[in-house]
Amino acid sequence: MKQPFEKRELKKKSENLSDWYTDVILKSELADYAPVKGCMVIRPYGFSIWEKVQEIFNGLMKTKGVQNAYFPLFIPLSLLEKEKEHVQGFSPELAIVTIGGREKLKDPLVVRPTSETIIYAMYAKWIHSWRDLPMLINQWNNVVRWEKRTYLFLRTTEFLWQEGHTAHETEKEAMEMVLTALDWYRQVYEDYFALPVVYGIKSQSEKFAGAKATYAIEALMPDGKALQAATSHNLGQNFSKPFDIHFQNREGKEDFVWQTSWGISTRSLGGLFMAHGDDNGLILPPKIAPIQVVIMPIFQKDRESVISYCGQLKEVLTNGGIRVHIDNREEPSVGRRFNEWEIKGVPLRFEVGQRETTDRSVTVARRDTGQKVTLTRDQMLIETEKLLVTIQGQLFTKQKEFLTKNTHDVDSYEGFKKIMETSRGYLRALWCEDAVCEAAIKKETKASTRCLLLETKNEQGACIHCGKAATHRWLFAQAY
RNA sequence: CGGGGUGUGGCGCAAUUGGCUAGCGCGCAUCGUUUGGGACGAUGAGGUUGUGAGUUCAAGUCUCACCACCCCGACCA
Repeated sequence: MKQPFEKRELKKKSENLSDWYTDVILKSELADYAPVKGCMVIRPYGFSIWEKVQEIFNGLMKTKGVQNAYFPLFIPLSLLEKEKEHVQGFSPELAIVTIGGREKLKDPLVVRPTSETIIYAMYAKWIHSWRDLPMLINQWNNVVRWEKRTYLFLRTTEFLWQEGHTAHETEKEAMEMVLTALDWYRQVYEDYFALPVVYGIKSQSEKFAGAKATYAIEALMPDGKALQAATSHNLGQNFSKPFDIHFQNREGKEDFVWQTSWGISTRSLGGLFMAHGDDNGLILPPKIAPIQVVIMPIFQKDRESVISYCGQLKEVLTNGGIRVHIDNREEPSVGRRFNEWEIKGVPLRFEVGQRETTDRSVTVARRDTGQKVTLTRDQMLIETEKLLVTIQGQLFTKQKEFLTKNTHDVDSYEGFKKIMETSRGYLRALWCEDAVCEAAIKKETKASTRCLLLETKNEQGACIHCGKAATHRWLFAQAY
């Protein structure tokens, strides 16, 4: 379909992804820069999407009995230092409070970069018996990581997330939890965000500081860079030992609990916004869109009948479970209002003027394709439901095709470098699993290991970089 | 944190070799006429030029520091 106008006020996604990304987030009123370095304000439109994520994820967690709770923002530095690898990993990006109420603190307080330590200090107090297990707790909160270079949603100094923390009797049970959480994240991305993901295990150098193993899901962005979309960690007994979280097992013996932690942050929204969308603005998948249908009265002589007809349409849709907004502003004029809602990515626009009011019909325009159809009032609800499902499906399919097209098996380092210099994307290559080699590849090509896909089979061959023996094909990409 | 760039009403821009009351378009407000893809008229509000010092009779314009943003790098699961 023709796009009759170019968005005058919006930079083009087709020309410069990062300019477009920043521009569209500000202009669609998802977020704004805050008067604090590296921080942003999530505005109501953006926050309503985050609330959707919370609703979805709370539903998923409930299936396994995970409960929400809240732990303090401050963590005594001494507590954080109990797990050596953990504090080392996080120390470069900590914000630390050294003064409180004008007095210098004896034990400085860390503004949490993640809450393992403070939560596990409590677990040690609460867990005594196998009957106390599993302990399945989640919190929705903010964390602070002092990043040098920030980017709206994708990397901000303070961000919102959920962090799930579980303790189990056995490693097997913990491992099941790790994979369950990972699959929940996959569902959020694939079923709601319409973003296909890959998932697997992180290399030693990329894993969470203090974890035994980290699993992650990764999404591919339009510029061929990969976004670490969510992570799930098998903590083993790495924390339960220093934090002394022990219990009497079913045989009456003392043991330390097996733990997991997992999180998805507001970064995920950045991926959502960046992946979909075009030169005209955002395109929100219907299942995550705060507004699925915007009804746009077009005023002529008989305003009252148009407005009242729009109200009737809204009622039918709302009763059908569809999220609707009526834009009955008189200003600005129609074209401008159309454009506003396009930038905001609302999946469907209902145009209702004198014609529709008289005919008892509605003209429906799709945000993703620009196509318009006319529906009668009687078929409206069912057809709208169908359209929303179709749009959701087509957005996913489009992303899936992009993912497939940009995933390459490579067997020569020359070929590897060439792809990284052009289209980027995912590269599946044999790697010796030596961290030195991994670092060299990153330095030379910007590609780092993203993960070892869970379904990857053994394969004998030579490392793409050093030629030493390799047994698995790892997934490489430039990371966001 | 290093290299480069930018900074003038909300946005985009202008302002001669340092010189007079810092202009213009869009947007915004009020009223009226309008409304099927970015309406029109009238009236009006809004800046002391990112911040702070300095040089000068005189600074948007020159100097220094700082800040913010953008690009590149380092860093960052």
